Amino acid sequence: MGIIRKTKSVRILLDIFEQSEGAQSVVDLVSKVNQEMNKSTVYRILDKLEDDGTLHSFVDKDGLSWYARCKGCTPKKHRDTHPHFQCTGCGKIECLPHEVPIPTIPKYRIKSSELLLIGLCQDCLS
Amino acid sequence: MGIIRKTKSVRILLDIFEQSEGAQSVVDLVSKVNQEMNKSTVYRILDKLEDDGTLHSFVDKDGLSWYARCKGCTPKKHRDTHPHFQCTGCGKIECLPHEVPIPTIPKYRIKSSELLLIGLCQDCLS
DNA sequence: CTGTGTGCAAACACTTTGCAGGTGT
DNA sequence: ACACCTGCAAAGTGTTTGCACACAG
Repeated sequence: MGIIRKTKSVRILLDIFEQSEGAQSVVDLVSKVNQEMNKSTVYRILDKLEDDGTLHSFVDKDGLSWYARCKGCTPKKHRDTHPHFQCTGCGKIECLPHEVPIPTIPKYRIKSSELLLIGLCQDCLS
Repeated sequence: MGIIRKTKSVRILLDIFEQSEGAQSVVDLVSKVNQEMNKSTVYRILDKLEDDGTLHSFVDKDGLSWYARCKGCTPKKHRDTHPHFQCTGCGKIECLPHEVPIPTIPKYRIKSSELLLIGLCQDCLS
């Protein structure tokens, strides 16, 4: 828990999310900021920003971690039910606006869901 | 590609899938059969059985690989659109019977989808 | 016999951790 | 001042690969 200090490293990472629409893979982030901070720092800050409700994380089809800005997430309710789209051409992932209805299962308690759509984006279809 | 030979190792792995309903994590499989075969062999066989259409694979919320028996998958169409349910109590994953409608996105081509539901199963709710 | 399959060890890729020292409030 | 943050190096974990040998068809 604890409050997040607005350190230089935190600001750099938040700026990246501000300046780009899509989700960011941790691997890309680490190499993108490797001049400015250590990879451990990246992992630790992302973790805190997720606790904080500023970001949400998910795993792609290859098992890699991604983060994106939350639109309406709070520390109590992290995950939207919006799907993510991963392009097999360029590899990017986008948060989609759709709200996905979560199936109910008798006698089970569903807490969250992750819907990953895989295919080709508009650019890669050309 | 190529034909899968019915070796002893292949039979052992297929038996495990036959004798249990749920999905199997690769990590569990590796340790379950570590007397009978090497972990590389496990990875290689699972990979072929997926090409073959016998199994389908997916990634869980922690980025770990899981495999399950396909019911109606072929080498051309691997992935059903059925969701998987992961229990945060006992960790098991089940294939759910529901067919999930895949959202369409204008100008995008969706090839497959993965819906992971996370929560507590009946046993872990008690 | 020939093409596959397998064991082993090493390499790989991503992530986490411990600790000493630095920084924000 | 004190709690928190960071860099570094090392270890942890899951997965892949190269190669020599073994086996199935």
